Amino acid sequence: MSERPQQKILVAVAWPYANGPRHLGHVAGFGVPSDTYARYHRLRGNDVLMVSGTDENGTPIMVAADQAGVTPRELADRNNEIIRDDLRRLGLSYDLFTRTTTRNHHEVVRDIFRTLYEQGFIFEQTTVGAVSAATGRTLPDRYIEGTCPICGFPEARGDQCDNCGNQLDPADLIEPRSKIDGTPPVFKETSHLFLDLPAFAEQLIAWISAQEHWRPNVRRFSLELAKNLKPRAATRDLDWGVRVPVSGYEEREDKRIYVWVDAVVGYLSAAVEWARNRGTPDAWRDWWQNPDARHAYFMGKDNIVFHSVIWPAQLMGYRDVGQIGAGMGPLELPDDIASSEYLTMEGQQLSTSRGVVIHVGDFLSRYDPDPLRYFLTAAGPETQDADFTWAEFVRRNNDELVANWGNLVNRTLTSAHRNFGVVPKPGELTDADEAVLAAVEGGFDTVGALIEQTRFKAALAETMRLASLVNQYVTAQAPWATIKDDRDRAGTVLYVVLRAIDNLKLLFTPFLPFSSQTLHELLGYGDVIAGELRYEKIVEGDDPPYLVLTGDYETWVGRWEPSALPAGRALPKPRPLFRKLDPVQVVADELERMRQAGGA
RNA sequence: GGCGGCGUAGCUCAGCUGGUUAGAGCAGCGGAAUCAUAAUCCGCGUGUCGCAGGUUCGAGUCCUGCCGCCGCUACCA
Repeated sequence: MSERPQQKILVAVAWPYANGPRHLGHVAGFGVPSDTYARYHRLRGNDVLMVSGTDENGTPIMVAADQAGVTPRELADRNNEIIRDDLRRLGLSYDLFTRTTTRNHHEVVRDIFRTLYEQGFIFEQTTVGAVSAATGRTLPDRYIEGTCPICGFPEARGDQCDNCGNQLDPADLIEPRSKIDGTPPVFKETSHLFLDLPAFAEQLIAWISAQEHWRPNVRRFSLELAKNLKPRAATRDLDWGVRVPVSGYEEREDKRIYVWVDAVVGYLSAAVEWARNRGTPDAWRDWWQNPDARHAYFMGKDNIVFHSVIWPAQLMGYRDVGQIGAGMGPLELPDDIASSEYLTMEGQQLSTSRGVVIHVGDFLSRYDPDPLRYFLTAAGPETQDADFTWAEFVRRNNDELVANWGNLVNRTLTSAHRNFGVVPKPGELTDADEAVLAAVEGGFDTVGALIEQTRFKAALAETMRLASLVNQYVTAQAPWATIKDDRDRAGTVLYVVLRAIDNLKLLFTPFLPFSSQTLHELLGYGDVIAGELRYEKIVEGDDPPYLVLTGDYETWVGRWEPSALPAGRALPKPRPLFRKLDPVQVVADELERMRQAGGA
């Protein structure tokens, strides 16, 4: 492994929308991959800043709040807590997981918006909008249904017909009605501020074209989008969200910044908040105004447009002109856009309303986080849609995680503990001993390179292959047989295997942090390589305090380099890293659970 | 409609810029071993690489058409 200078890495993770709890598809898409990436880079010695939070503005939050009979703020509070706790239990090691209702976020969004306006990238335009006759509230296009004027489909949405796929204008629908209360909407003139995306087209096309390391589908798709840009409304008629910092809009209760503008700004505002929370208010600039920093974004495929086109356009337009930019260098554009595909469930599209869904919290109330992380990495939607089935989850857990890696650890630790009680002192190493150690240590280069390329599935498979190699070595050396007449040789073999396991523990840490920490302790270490995450209470002026998710990563001691396990150290009593699951029982129980929830 | 993807062993999938007898894991069959959560190890695969053409000395890998499935189309990740 070659020495490399420390690098600033921004791990920007998609912001889960706070209109309800998140399900396995969400954490498969942005959560597990981003955390694997962040944990690897921390082990590697790089300076990682991993940020995200709940996205709490926008109409869907208001609609959900109305349905629940609470205020948007109450709904956001409730879901922020649920989502935050799910992510904590999954071990997603954010430096800061915050929310978009903070004063800081609003200020940063307003700075970006105001600057884009002053630079001439935002202009006013009058449009026709739908208003609910019943509530007087503005109805977004997709909350209006009616008969499609093109194909006659009776349940076309205002923005698009699901039957013929044509883009529609809600005013063209035959017999339009509100999806929320069924009443016919009234169409009224309203003025909005638009982001002039075409102004960035040339710059975007040149920039995207140069990103040859992007996954081909992301690059092709983004280029296509950049070639067909239209101005996009950046304000909405509603009273929940960030106030518009433009005179004529500022003082109005019914105008707010459109949620798509504010959500992506979260990557920046969260970095600013993180720096302020730790008492170094300018520290965020080391990532955001540093051309040598690397910015990696993680999201589901439906979010590509916001990360490869819209957010870069905002950054290009802002440069460093506004208040927080302070003339200290342009804000950095994304380097990597790691978008995942979709997870399906027992062969069906995930659907909360139809009960085809597993919420993260429910899953973690019955199963451990590492087996889920293992499954989502080994069999998740990294480059194509993937299906989650309970049978396959149990099989991967039992036949791969437990049988290969878990068993290697268990057979080694029990044998070493029973026969020696300590890490045995090795004699001279044979060629086979040296070879197996060299093979495993080679993983620091091969697995590391794959993770850096965001090829997590291949990286995990390579790590499992190395574990399998060690199993072969153990069987070939048969220390349980040699110990009968050559205790020293058996001790040497066990020492070699313990070292190999100590190496594998590190290779597995980005993927399986919980069991890696357990193994760390079972190998006699007293410190932490992957510890607990924690909450921190943030107080901002007179605003209500709120909790953010963070962790003390600087106290973690793991390093992405070969083990130096000391011989003679006492070994504690071993215990298994993973649980076997009963394939018949688990599958039957879980499918029954889905059936009761309304899933087919 | 536009853009894109997928269709490779029973199952889940690798196969980058075309090149030795097309691979892995799981399942199955046979054997070894018995330290280990009956976990491990060894051996065993005659697959029309969806179909039909084409380019090429040579195609799973490029081009065209067709069949089947799916996604995105500007935020339900």
